[in-house]
Amino acid sequence: MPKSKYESIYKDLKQKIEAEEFSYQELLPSEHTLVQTYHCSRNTVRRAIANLVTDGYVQTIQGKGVRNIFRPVEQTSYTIGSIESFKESSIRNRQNGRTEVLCFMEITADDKIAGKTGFAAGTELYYIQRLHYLDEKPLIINHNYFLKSAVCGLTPEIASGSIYDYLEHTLHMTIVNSKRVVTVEKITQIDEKYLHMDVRDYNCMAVISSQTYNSDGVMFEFTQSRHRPDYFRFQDNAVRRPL
Amino acid sequence: MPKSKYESIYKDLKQKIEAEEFSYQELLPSEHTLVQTYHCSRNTVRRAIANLVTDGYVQTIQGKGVRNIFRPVEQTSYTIGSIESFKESSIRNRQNGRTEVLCFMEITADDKIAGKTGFAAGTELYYIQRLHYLDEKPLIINHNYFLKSAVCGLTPEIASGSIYDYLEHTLHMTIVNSKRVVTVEKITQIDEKYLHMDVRDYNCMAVISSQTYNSDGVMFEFTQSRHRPDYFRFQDNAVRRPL
DNA sequence: GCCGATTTGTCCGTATGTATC
DNA sequence: CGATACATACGGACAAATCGG
Repeated sequence: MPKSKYESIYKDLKQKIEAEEFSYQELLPSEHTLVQTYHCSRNTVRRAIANLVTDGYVQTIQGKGVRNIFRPVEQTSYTIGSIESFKESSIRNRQNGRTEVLCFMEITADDKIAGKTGFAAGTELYYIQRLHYLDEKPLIINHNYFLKSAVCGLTPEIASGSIYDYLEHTLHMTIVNSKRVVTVEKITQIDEKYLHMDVRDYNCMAVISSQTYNSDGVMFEFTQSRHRPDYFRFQDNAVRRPL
Repeated sequence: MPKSKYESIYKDLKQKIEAEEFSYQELLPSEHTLVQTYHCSRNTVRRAIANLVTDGYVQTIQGKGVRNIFRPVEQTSYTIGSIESFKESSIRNRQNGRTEVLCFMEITADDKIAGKTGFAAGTELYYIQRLHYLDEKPLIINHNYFLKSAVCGLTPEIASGSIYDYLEHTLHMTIVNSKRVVTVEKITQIDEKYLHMDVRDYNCMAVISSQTYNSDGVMFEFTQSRHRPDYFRFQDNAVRRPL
């Protein structure tokens, strides 16, 4: 399955940068050179570079070149970056993940749930509570709300593995984007119980609330992800746009 | 000062979406139509649309069109999004901002500071502690480290206003991107004192650590921003890329 | 199921502007 | 000043997905 040309150039450059073939602050080969290297048009290499810019890997400087600003991160705690399933991030964080389903039910959104999740009242949903372990330590509690009409056939068995795997590979759904909000909230009794936490130690949780859309443009998921604060790390690269 | 053509199209569409001229889930005019509306090439409108996609305002669907997925947010707490100064975000959040400089000094980075900030050891820096008030309530403590060679002429007077204003309009520096990490950390005595917090209430802080680069590709700032958890909200839109 | 019209996605070549050195 | 490098913009070609007849 050959992806698009700019994607493969993007990946190739990304991999070279991660392998530190360019030192920090070094200039990459010029666009003109890359055009010859990859046998493509200038637009195509520019597109690949644009993706590296949004990743925070490089910076383009007009008149000078493209500068490498990538720095390898020390993975002390569980790092969250782009959209990925718990399974994917555990692998990326080089740790053993395991998931326990605490609750699996079908519900209809009432006004309260509608206000919280963004689904319309009356919508049929799956509500799932899951506990995620990393190296046998319970770190995250997820409260998932899935649109039943978009995610039909979900079972507790699937939920104990990777739901995204099922969505992408069995239902052939394409996940496109996710609007996320990070907040800090008081710890609940459920958090305390399942994550073995002591309020005298931490009395807060890091919470990621997200609304996720598929390629049909429908929001099919709302999730509240509650993380142990001592293992939480959320990464981001912001690009300044002109006023 | 007319910016580029795609920028003005982007802004125009963005403003129309925010003004809810398109309802949620409605399709925008086709690229072909927009080309005629704005008298430009297809690439140019596509570029404007691409920016709206990264903002999470719209979703493009091949064969169908561009769907509006923007939803106005309820501004209950202080929301952080793209790169902006405290002054800018206070205005956006429609509140009165005020800044108090707690500490202003020139230092040389030792190994400990170098490890924390990412500046090389031996680098000359400004270290500034600032307290940010919103509507006369102290909400944020900032620990700024600025590269002295890039940010010369900084004074406590400037720091009590907007440092970014000074950098952009007086030094004519262009801020490009910012690598940020959100974590949750234990409250310190400084936090407790200046933010009038009670550990029996919240014993944690929301912390944003950021490394910011200018258009020369040099990292000129490291900042640790400590927020009262009950007024903290960090927004993000993530776009899923093919594996 | 097929076909054609519409719409977005990818890619190319070229021209011109602007910043750096 | 000229050479190099990135930024913007245009126009065209073809592919891929969607939808209606």
